[in-house]
This record gives sequence, structure tokens and C-alpha cells, in this order.
Amino acid sequence: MRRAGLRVTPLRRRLVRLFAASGRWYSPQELSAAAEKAGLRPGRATVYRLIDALTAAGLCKSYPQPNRLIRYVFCAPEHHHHMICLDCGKVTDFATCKVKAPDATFTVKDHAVDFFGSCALCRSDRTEGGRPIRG
Amino acid sequence: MRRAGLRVTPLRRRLVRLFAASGRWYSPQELSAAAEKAGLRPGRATVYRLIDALTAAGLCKSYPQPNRLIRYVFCAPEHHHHMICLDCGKVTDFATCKVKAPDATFTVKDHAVDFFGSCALCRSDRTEGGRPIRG
DNA sequence: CTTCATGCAAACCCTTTGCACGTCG
DNA sequence: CGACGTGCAAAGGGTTTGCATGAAG
Repeated sequence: MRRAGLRVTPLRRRLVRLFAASGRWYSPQELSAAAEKAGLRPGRATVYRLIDALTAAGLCKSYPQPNRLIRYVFCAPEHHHHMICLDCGKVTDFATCKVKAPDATFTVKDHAVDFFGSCALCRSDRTEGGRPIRG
Repeated sequence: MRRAGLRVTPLRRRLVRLFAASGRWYSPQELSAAAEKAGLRPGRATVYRLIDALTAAGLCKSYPQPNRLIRYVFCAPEHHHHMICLDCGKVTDFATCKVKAPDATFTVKDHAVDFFGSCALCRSDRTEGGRPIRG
């Protein structure tokens, strides 16, 4: 984080810790709400600016959602991919990827590989008739 | 399109044709602007509603961009992936994909594989000192 | 003839900006 | 101490909605 040129403040430390520890994706508002539940009261602008800073630093990846909402995943700058549970929002990393461009004339600068579905926990919930946890 | 339960109107036909024929990604505003250049004058709402309808029908895929902008690609409902030129926005499809979930406990409902870079044309432009075409 | 698409303009609300102040480095 | 983070509240602007109208099926 400091390595990325970001200044470390007490608030940022706590926000990022929260974001990272959650292992989930958040919209700016959801992250803000999660912060409040944790006793933090970041201003609106702070949350947006932090997300932007993290994104620019490669520490954050964005996913478009229905209704033009965007959710963000905090993640390591190393190349990797995600499995995201559509029920609870949990994000699991994986690094193995052997994809390659199917077209030699196209110069690849970046690529994305993501899986969406249900994590083991949410799947068992459903099997048992439980209600998946959202939000 | 009709197969997807969408009603076909003259305006929609022309908008979709434009969207599909362009082979590029568009933000709602960009699509609206492109429509105007083509002599169409869809209301703001119409463009958004069309994009939503297409997305719901699986005929449209969304990509998050910097500044919380979202761009959309019109595409066939069949399973496939995209190569997107970051210079001109051109989208090329490819169907070959042999990825599989790296974790057996995760139930995959969907997956995404995308390549971002420069298409052959933009690359040659740059090599020749030309200016890449954006927008 | 019922359902759905369209346009317009107002309402929404998420996001951004400006500014003053505090602090990380 | 200089550059950057923070909060607040106002400004901004893309997106959505309500409603009347007309066309698709």
C-alpha cells in the first residue's frame, strides 16, 4: 500500500483492513455502510477517493452489476483471478491461469478470468433449505 | 431478439443494428451519440431501457471503466468471449475457451474471459506514428 | 385489445468538487 | 514544511421515473 505511493493514515489502515478482511465485493455505499458498522464514519468523498486510489494502484478490481451498480474487490497486485459467490459476495482468489490470446494479431495488455456461482457454504445453505445471505 | 421476448420496433431495429454492426463497446451516452450521428434521436430513457432489456436477454455484456463509467458490448447469447481494443474500442469475439473451475467446491454458474489490448489496426497505426482513434 | 415501447421533463441520488484543516513522511 | 488525506456541504450530471400516447403482437 505504501509501496503503491499511498499515504497510510489511521482511517485508511482501518478501512483497507476491513475491505481486505471481508473477502467480499462492495459497492462504494456498501463499503461505507460496512465501515459504519465497524464504528468508522468516513465521509462520502473519502470512500470514493480511497477506492480510486486503490484501483489506480492495482489493489482493487471492479465488477459491473445490474442497475449500473459497480462492486469492488480488494485484492493483491499480483496477477490472479477471482471466484465470486453470487449469493454472499465472497471472493476467492486463484492464480492458476493458462489462458492465451486466441489471435496472434491482437496485442494483449491485460486479461480477465472470473468465475461466478455459489461457494460451498451458500450451496449447502440452499440444499438444506436455508436462506442465502446477501448484502 | 424477438426470441428473447423483446418487441421489435423500427427504432429498436435501427438502434440494435447500429450497436451490433459497430462491433464496439459503448457507454449509454456514447451509444446515444452514435445514434444521433446516424440520424436517430432516441430519448435518453429509451437508450437505457434498451440496454437493460438487451442485458437481461443476454444480448449485452457490461464492462466497468475508469471513472465509474460502464461500457456495453452487444453480443450473441451463445457462450463466447471478447478481445477488446483499448485504443479504438473494437470488439472481437472468440468461442474457444477451455477454462474450468479451479475449485470443485465452488459451483460455477458463469464465467468470464476477456482480453484487453490493441487490435492489429491500432497497433500498426502506432508503429507508423499515427494517432489511435478513440471514442 | 392487451401489452409494451417511446418521449419528455422532472425527480433521484450517487458521485464529484472546492475549500479549510490536519498530518504523514 | 510540502504534499497529500479528510470532512462537509454544495454542485454536478448521469440515470430513473411517471405519465400520456401509440404501435406491436
